[in-house]
Amino acid sequence: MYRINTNDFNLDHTLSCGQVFRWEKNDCWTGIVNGAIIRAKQEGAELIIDSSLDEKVIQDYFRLDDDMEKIYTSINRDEKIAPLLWKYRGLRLIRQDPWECLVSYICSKANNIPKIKNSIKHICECFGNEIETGYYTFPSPDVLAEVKPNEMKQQCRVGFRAPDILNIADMIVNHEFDLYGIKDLSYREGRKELMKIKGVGSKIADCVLLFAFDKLESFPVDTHIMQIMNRFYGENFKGPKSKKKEEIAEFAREYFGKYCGYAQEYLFLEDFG
DNA sequence: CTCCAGGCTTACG
DNA sequence: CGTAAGCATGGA
Repeated sequence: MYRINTNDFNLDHTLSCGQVFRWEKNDCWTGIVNGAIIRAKQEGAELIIDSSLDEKVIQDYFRLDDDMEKIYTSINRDEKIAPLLWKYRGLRLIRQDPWECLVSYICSKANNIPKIKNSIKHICECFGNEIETGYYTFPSPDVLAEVKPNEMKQQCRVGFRAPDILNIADMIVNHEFDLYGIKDLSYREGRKELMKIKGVGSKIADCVLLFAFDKLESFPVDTHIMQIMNRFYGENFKGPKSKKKEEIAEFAREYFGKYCGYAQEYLFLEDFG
C-alpha cells in the first residue's frame, strides 16, 4: 500500500469515461494490469494504491507524467470545449495493453457498453488465468489462437465478432502480424497496418493507436463523437455521409492539434456521460 | 414484437 | 463513386 501525489488527476473520470472496460468500483476501484491486481482510491490529490505492481507501473498506466497544463492549453481552442476541460478536469488517457485494447474494441462493434464489458469478462473467465478468487488475466494471443469460433461465440457471447478475434490472435502467434511493432511506427503508418486486420477499420485502429500506442494525435470518431462534433462544429463538414467520419477526424486533428486525442476524450464523455 | 447499440465488409445502383 | 443490408446478442 502506497500513496502517489498527483495533480490534475481524477480517478473516477479516468476509469468511468468508457476507455477501459474491466475496472469495477466498490469501496475502491479494482482492476487488473500486467497480470496483477490494482486496488486504487483517491483522497484529494493523493492516489492510494494497493498492488504488487510498483509505483512506476502505475505512473505509466495512468499517464501521470503527462503535462496536463500544457495539454489543456493546447486543446483549449474555443468556448465550446473550454467548459468541458473544467467539468471533467483530471480525466487522463490510460496507457493500455495493445492486445487487450484491440480485442476490446473489436468487441465494441455495433454494441453497447454493458455488453462489451460482459463479453470481455467472459473472455477472461473462460480463457484467462485466475490470479485471485474472481479475478482473471486477459488471455494472450497464444491461448485464443487455439479456441474454436463456436466455442468463443457460445461461451463469450461475442456473436459475429468471434472469427475476427480468433483470426488476429492466430496471425500474431504465427508472426504474420507484428502488433507490438506498431509502437515504433508513425500514427499514419500504424493506422494503415492496423486496418489490414480483418474486421478492423478506421475507428478501432484509432482507438488502439490512442489508448495503447501513445498516438495522441489520433481522434477516433464513433457515433457519440459524430453527435457532439456535428453539434459543435457541424458547419465545417460538407461531404457525403459516408465520408463524414473521416472528414471529422481530419478536421479535429488540424483544429485541436497534436493532443487532439485528449480533446476526443472530453468531448466523448460530454455526449456519453 | 421491433429497434438499436463505441463498426466493418460486402453487395448492389 | 455512393448508400444499405447483414452480421449476433440482449435490453428497452
